[in-house]
Amino acid sequence: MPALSLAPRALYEEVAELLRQRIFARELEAGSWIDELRIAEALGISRTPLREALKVLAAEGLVTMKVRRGAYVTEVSEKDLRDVYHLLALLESDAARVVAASANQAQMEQIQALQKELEEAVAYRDRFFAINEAFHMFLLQIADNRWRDQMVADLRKVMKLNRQHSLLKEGRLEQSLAEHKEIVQALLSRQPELAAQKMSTHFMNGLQAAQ
Amino acid sequence: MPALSLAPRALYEEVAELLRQRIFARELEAGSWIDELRIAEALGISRTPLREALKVLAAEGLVTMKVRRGAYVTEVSEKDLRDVYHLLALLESDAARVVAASANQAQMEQIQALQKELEEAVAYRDRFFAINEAFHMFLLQIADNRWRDQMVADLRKVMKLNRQHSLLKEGRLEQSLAEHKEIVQALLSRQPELAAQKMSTHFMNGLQAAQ
DNA sequence: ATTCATAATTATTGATGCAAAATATTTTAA
DNA sequence: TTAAAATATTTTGCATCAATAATTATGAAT
Repeated sequence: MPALSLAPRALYEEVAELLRQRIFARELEAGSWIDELRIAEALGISRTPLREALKVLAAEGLVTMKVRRGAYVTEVSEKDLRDVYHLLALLESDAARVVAASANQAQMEQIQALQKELEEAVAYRDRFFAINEAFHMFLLQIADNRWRDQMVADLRKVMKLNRQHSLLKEGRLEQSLAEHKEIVQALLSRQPELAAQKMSTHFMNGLQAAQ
Repeated sequence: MPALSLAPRALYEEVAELLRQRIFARELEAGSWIDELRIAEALGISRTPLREALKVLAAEGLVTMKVRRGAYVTEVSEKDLRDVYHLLALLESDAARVVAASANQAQMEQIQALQKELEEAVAYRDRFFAINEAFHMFLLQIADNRWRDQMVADLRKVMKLNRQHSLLKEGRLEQSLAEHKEIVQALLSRQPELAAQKMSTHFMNGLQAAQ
């Protein structure tokens, strides 16, 4: 009995994604032990793909493996959160620098379009979330460095582990939008250093709101 | 029959380390398919820990998993190499910035001691390799960001995938030593931006020598 | 009553087996 | 002779089974 839809992805990937969701949703609490047997039974799968999924999540930093003691949901301390934001600021501001210097006209127009969409979504939190993510991902895509993409993706997952996500704070959405506007301006006017600086500030403010 | 020494580490970690060595040693060629059955048999282990090890290596970027087609040794293109060096420059120069600003006196003296060791090891390539690595790792340790440590470690593994390691080039060892001297000077005189810039240059020159 | 040792239970880790999917090979038809 | 289809082989991916290690509980001794 296939408890999960048989997608083109392998089962362990499917399971990894499901566990991510559960971790982000706090159904699996930070620091808590992950009961392989119980979860495998609940999902109607064997422990083999589950274990492979846990190895993937461990590499992403979402869970921590302890020898002969199984997997635990990673606890993110205040310092961890600062460190992660610091790195995101570093990597994404560098990406912004590259984009300001090298994006073509069509890409610049796409950036502008995304910015407009973001402005219109400011009243709908979930939609704002999605477009915000799309904006950052699009910049990374233009900057074209698959190793950075992977690192940023992993760091963003850890960032999401934090209970109070910055965009949930009162007024942060509007502030974030204003910062995006400045970033986009710097990008469109092709000022690499300014774009990098604005992006860095964007993350530092996000950190402030998150803790 | 345990074909491998039973270390405190789990078998899959042991296997992952062994595969890393084989990949770095070109015994497993870039782009080639990794034969699970053959390797498991050769090591005298089952496929289960081997498959878990491959998942770990995939997360590190050393191997690439293709659905229903198994694991392949990652091919590192010229662009990949540039991208990886770019990120290492970014991350380690940031670490240098932090160190210049925040290292204590004892740590500064340790840096100086490592620099002296490096100078004395310039005639012995392998020893130079080791101390060079120790120097960079020590800076990261002082900068104290475990997420960056993980990322740098992974990137360095990918860097090692490249056939012509920069330090193997004629004269690069001496040039590297000179650059280290400048980095250390900037660190000891507590000039964060200069230290970051010198570190960045160090990696850019390393890239030049590597390709 | 408390502590140490031993036994029992529980959970992780590794091995084996089986089914599905993909690739390679062979055969047949045009 | 070549191309397409069918078959056979190889290999991945998942499940089940066995063994090892660790923790907890129980009992005895001081």
